Amino acid sequence: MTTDAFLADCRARLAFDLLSNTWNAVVLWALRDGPTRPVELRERIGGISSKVLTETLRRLQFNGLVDRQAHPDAPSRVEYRLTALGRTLLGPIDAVGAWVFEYGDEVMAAQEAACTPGPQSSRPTC
Amino acid sequence: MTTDAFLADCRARLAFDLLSNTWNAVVLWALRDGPTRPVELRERIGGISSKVLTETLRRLQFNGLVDRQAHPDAPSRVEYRLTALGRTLLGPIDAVGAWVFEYGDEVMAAQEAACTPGPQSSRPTC
DNA sequence: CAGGATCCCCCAAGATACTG
DNA sequence: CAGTATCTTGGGGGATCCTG
Repeated sequence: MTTDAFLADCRARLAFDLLSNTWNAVVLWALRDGPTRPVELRERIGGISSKVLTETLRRLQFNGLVDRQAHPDAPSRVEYRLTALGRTLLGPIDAVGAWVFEYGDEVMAAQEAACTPGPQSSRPTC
Repeated sequence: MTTDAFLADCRARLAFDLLSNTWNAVVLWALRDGPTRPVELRERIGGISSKVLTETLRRLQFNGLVDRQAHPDAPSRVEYRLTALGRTLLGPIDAVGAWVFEYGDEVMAAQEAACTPGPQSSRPTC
C-alpha cells in the first residue's frame, strides 16, 4: 500500500532521513515513557556521549518530534519529551524493533555465512 | 511492546543499522515487485549512481536480504531480488512509509517554523 | 547537571573514468 | 549493461576539556 514512489519522491525519503541517524530512533524510543532528563537518557541508552545526545535532541527538536522543557526553579534541571507528532513515530519504530526480534538472528546468521570472504556489513562486529 | 531495550542491546540496533543507510530501505522498496535489473533499479530510484547502487546491493546481499542472479545465457543480464528474509522487512518499511504520508507535512512545517534561527536538519533543503 | 567548544577520524556517497 | 577503480568531501560521531 502507501505509494510506489519512495523513488525520486523527495518527500517520501523524509522519514528515512529521520531514521537514518544512528541515534535518532534510539533516543525517540528512550523517550517513550515520558519526560526524561539527559542524564537519565544517557544511562538508559548507554554508549552515547553527552555531546552527541544533545545534538540528537536538537535535531529531533528541529523536526518537531521532541520538546525541551527547562525546569523553572531548579537550574540544571531539564527535561525532554516527545511531542504529539513524535509519539506517532513510535508505531513505525516499534514495527522495526519487532522485526529485529523476530528476524535478527537470521540476519546475523547470513552475515556469518558470508563472513569468510566478507565485504562490509553495516555492523561487522557486535 | 516488543522490548524496552533498544538501549545498550546491541542486537536491537541491528535493524536500525540496516535502515541507517541512505539507500538500503529505498533499494529494498524498489525491489518489492520482483526481480529487477540494475538499470531498471536506477531508473526507478533516481539519483543513485551505479557505484552506490552496487555497494548497496552488496551490503543487502551480505545481510541476507537480497539475492543476486546472473542470467545464464545473456552476459550482461543480472537481476536482483528480495530473499524471503528481505521480504519480511517490507512490512516495517511500509510502516515508516505510511507514517511519512500521514505526518510528513507536519515535520516539514516544524522545520520551517524553526528555520529562521535554525540549526541543522537531517535534510535542510528538499 | 546541562551543554557548548575543539580536534580528529572515518566512511558513506558523489563524480569521473575505465574494463568486460 | 554490469561492475570496478580512484579521488574527494561532508558531516556524523567519538573523546576531551571547560563553563554556567
